[in-house]
Amino acid sequence: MEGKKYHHGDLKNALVEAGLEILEESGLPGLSLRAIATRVGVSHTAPKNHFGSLRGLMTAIGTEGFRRHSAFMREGLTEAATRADRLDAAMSGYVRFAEAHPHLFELMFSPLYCDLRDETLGAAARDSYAVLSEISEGLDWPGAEGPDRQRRTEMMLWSLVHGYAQLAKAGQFVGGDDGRPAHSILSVMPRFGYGG
Amino acid sequence: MEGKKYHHGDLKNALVEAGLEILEESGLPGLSLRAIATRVGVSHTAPKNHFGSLRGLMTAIGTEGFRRHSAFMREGLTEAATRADRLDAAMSGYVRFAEAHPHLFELMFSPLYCDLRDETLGAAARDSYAVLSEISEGLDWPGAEGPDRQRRTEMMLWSLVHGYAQLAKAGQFVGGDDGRPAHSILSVMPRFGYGG
DNA sequence: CTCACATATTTCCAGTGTAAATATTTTGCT
DNA sequence: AGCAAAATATTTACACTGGAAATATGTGAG
Repeated sequence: MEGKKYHHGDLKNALVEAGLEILEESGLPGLSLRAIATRVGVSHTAPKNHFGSLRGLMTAIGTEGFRRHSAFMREGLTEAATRADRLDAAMSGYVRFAEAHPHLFELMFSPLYCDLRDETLGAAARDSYAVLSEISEGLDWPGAEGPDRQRRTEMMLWSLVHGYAQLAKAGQFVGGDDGRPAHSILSVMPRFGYGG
Repeated sequence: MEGKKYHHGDLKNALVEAGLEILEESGLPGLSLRAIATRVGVSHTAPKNHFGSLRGLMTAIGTEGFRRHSAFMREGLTEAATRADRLDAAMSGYVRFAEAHPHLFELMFSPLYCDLRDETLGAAARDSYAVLSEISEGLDWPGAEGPDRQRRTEMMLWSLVHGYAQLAKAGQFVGGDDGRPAHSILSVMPRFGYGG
């Protein structure tokens, strides 16, 4: 089914890859149907057969984004000794991804570009969320007690790290003369412990 | 200088207001130079004299957005008795604004639409940040000790509330069958105290 | 009254996404 | 094998976008 003997062969994947490249080079404004198609060498209406619309193609790009995002989060996870180290590694990975691929990060979380209810994208996003969920287990923080503790812990960590990534990307945390934030996510994240 | 006796009279303000209306009705994709101009009753190139480009007009819209944003944050502030109540009020206001005006909120924080280095916008944004800054003073949280404590406390609270608002807006926190989040910002915000 | 200037319009252009009709290739069936 | 059907890609056309340039109109100072 995923053959390689059509006109182009593997247009579907080629379009996603071309889109990712353009995103790195020119950002979201450069990510046009015509630019993507031209890069692959097909007409600008060719993507319609595979993705329906630009939004569909962007959703596929976002899906690949979530896969890489989850890879970033898991990166330092294996060599982390303690649970606290694992937490730090996952959170750092989250931010590192946003800093390394700001435009892709923007695309992934914006309903303007991505269909967040898409099943394939949802699966990739849940895989990313799974890391955050595992990290959240048993975390102690003032206010944690109460209904839906696990879910609220996930929401707390996710909000914190996502907000940091978003604001850092928007340049709201710039410190010195270089464009980088004055403080890392780790120095802004409360040091909670794991109990029970 | 801000007279009312030209062709239109007060085009500059009229354009911003029309833009805000369109934003509420049709969201960011509907916010085109031509749509705004048509609503006011002028040609689509008229805004150029006042704002230079669509980006300039959007920056002005974002500036007005920050003014309203800061008003939301200050809303419940006067009737708050304790410092903890003031913190809750400000954070709730932040999120209420994002929920009430999601498209404007998106525009305000995205470099794609707003020139965040604009001086007027910067002033309005700083006024909003001032509330957060005041709320942050003396807040105790594990990890607060160290260099730049005040700034890091602001970053911590801002990241948390901004991330919550962003993710809630993207529908990542939906709980039941209605589209609303399952938990409020207050039930997700660690209960720190004020010491020293 | 006239000149200078600010303001707004008209016209034009290079882009954009998408729909419809057409062309081409691959696949399935007999 | 051959032929029909389906998948894939192109061509063409259209309504829309923001912006540049030239033109028109109104305002205010001398």
